Amino acid sequence: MSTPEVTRSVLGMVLVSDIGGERTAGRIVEAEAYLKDDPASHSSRGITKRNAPMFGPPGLAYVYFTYGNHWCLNFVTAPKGHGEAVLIRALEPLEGLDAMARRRGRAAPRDLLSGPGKICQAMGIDGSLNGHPLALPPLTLLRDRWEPGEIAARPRIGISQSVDKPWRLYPVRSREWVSRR
DNA sequence: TGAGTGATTGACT
DNA sequence: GTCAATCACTCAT
Repeated sequence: MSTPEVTRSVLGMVLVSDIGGERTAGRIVEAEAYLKDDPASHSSRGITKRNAPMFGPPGLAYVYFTYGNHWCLNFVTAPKGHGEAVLIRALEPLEGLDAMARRRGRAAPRDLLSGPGKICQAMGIDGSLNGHPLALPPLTLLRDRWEPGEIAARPRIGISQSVDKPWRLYPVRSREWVSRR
């Protein structure tokens, strides 16, 4: 499965975090693909200490620190050595709303998980989970019967290279939970 | 060794 | 709409 296909397939999956004794969960409703030979991808200029998990194997979390303030969560998608991943941009909150609101310092459900930095803050995700296998606690991925329906493909957000590629995907029915509405 | 940029967010005008 | 927060990395001295 190609990375854009994986991006589509993670929409609707449930991300569960059990960090600091607090269980939080949300449904993935927005994701972006980052490929090898993609100038917008951290992997395009080779392996570094920060991006090493991005080069596989698939199923790992790639968690990086950006703008001096924020953590961002990715899922590694491609075989070892390729350097491809899916950036998780927004979730619909399902469980642990109170814990997420406390970590975020604001209560509005639509402001808990509607952005990559917000997800990590609300769910307690930081660099200690870089390279973590998503099959294991405290950060796991579940599939349930939810159907995404029609999926919108748009240019990715916050980049200056390859801005024409429509690799930001979200279910049309989940638009209220998506970042930068 | 140092300036510039960045897969962001929130406060402010 | 503007801008600061302030870290990892790239690229140019």
